[in-house]
Amino acid sequence: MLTDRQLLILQVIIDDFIRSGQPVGSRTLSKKHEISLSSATIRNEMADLEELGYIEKTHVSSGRVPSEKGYRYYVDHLLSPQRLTQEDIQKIKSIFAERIYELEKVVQKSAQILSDLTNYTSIALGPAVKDNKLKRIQIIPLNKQTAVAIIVTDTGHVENHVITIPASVDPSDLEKMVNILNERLIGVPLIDLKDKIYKEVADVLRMHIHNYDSMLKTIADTLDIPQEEKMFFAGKTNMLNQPEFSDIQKVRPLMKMIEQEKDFYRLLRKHNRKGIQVTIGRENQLSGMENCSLITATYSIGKEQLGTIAILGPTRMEYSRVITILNRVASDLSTVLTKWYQNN
Amino acid sequence: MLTDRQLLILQVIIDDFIRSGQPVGSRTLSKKHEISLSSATIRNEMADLEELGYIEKTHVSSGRVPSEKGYRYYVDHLLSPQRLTQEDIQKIKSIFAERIYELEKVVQKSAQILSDLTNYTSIALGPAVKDNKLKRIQIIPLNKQTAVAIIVTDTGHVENHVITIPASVDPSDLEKMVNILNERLIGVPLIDLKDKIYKEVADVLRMHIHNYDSMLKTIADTLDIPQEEKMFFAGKTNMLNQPEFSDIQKVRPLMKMIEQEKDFYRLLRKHNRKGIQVTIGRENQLSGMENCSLITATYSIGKEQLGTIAILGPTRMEYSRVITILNRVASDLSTVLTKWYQNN
DNA sequence: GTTAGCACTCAAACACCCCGAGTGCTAAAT
DNA sequence: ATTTAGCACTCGGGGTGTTTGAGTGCTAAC
Repeated sequence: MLTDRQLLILQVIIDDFIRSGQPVGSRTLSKKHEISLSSATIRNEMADLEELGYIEKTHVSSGRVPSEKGYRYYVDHLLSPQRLTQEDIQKIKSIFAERIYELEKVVQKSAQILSDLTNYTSIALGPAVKDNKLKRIQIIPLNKQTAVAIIVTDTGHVENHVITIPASVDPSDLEKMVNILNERLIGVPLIDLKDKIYKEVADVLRMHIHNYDSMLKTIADTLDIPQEEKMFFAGKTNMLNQPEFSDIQKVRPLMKMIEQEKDFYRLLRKHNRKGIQVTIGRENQLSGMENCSLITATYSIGKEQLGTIAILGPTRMEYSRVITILNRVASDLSTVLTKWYQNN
Repeated sequence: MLTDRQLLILQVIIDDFIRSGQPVGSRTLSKKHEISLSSATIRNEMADLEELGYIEKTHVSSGRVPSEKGYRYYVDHLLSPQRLTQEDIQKIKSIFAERIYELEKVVQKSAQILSDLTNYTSIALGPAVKDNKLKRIQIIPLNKQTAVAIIVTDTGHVENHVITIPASVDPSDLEKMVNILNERLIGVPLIDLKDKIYKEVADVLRMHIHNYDSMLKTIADTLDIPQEEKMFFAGKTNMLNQPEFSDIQKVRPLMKMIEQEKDFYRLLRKHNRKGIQVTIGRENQLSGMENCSLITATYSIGKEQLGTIAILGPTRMEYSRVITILNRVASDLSTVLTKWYQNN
């Protein structure tokens, strides 16, 4: 177990390192007013902390730098609470300022504001479309062979798809079919649509529609909505401003990952616990992210958890501030979205 | 005027520099089999080329490097024609392989393939939605206060918008209004919609609909489609692989620009001449792009020019290859799109 | 238990030198 | 009149050596 003095020293080392990015030496620490010990004493304590694995040296005679274990302890036990400035709060409020009622746009705006506030990269995982419920199917012919199929969900989300219509299908049948689909499928979660069509609607269609089978697959494909939640990034290049990434060799794999996005999708899916979740460096188990930390929070409508907002930064990230901000944004987001969308 | 020999030397210098990225010296040149002159003679010629502004030295005793004027001359007069490999052609064909009938997706895929083929950043400017013609307006109520307004165009493009419905508006009136709008507005280019509503449809609405004025603005706003064409990027981080950008200081402003996208929108709008257009370094008049060149081509449906595809690379770009590829993609794109969309 | 003092280490900055690739110029060769 | 060989010169880059300063660990005294 760490003594109070060791905790104090550990905390001050990490705070200082997060601020300066430079290894922290014993003399620097002894001059801080929170600490009234000689540098020699501090050196002894630091040697112990190093032996316990909380801090490291970059070379034999350098100051100390937090290890991943050190950051982990810091995040779990040593965070000094932060207060947001009036300005910060104002910015967060601005997410909801223009009355954008489109859920995805609000989420996207949140990502934007988060990266503005923190100068890190921010990622927001939108609500899963597959859980939305069908509000309306519409098929609008463009010409003889093609039409646009449109699906509207109860949250106002719209999916659309250009389809080709077999020549054998009669336009009036098409209309009839759309009516049947709407009658039978409204209120069904999108993810269940395909199933339901084959199991319940196919029979009805067969009774009323000529050539129904040539259409069935087209329709079913149309309703095969992308399973993945939309992801919004903001401040993708902010990592380039971090001094630890001033070497282009080190950023390249990371930027590649950020550009491709898919790794982060998996990562965020794993971060689905309610509340703040922090993973540090190699805890992320991704080779480009050894020197990065990811902090996530979830937002919800009522009790139903909708999505995740996240900040990606260097392990030397301002954990306190970021956590405070994420908490605030997530809770405001949940409150507002609940108000807007709760009683459909 | 340049002599043939000077042209040869200029061409070989630029070809070599594009390949190697290293300043080219007289001895290197004299060893090339295209050139059978002593290094001393070449030095004299190079001194002249430098005086004329086509090449530069990086320092007093360095080899020569093409100047912007040199690249300009090279692009305008010295390009050696390239042949695409079977593999390249295959990749280009793959743009149209899955029968995606959505125009925007094809354009996006083109950008993807272009950056794959060249290892540079690629940008595609989609067709302007504002010129599409209205096919159908649909308003689908979500609950008492909100509804989704959907606009479908003749190209199968779908725009949607969540709107709030004033409490004073009757649902049946809403339906009636949508019918009127569809009757009057189908076939109208999106950009003229707003005008037309106020000038021609407003009167009709007043006659048939209660509280029509409280809806009019909502509707008009809905139809106020984003004027800007969609832009698709691919290979945003490819610039990081170019040796001339190995210094992070130099990439940062460029990456910022690429992330924000809007500067490129303006740039591409300017590049709207039919055929290949090349701007080199400071010709782009953007401070992050001193060391970049932009090559663009346009694609069309029939005679109607639709959009632009572009490659962004270092000034030391493989102009020949990129131009050949862009030409090919633009022409294939035009051919296929014309086939698919010509006779609606 | 704490501190002062000392010997020691290492990275970073700097000076220095040398090498090689390049130049321009001049005089001789073609 | 060109072309070329030869030579003196320049400069960047890489290597080496030195100094400086910020750090450490250890020991002995407080």
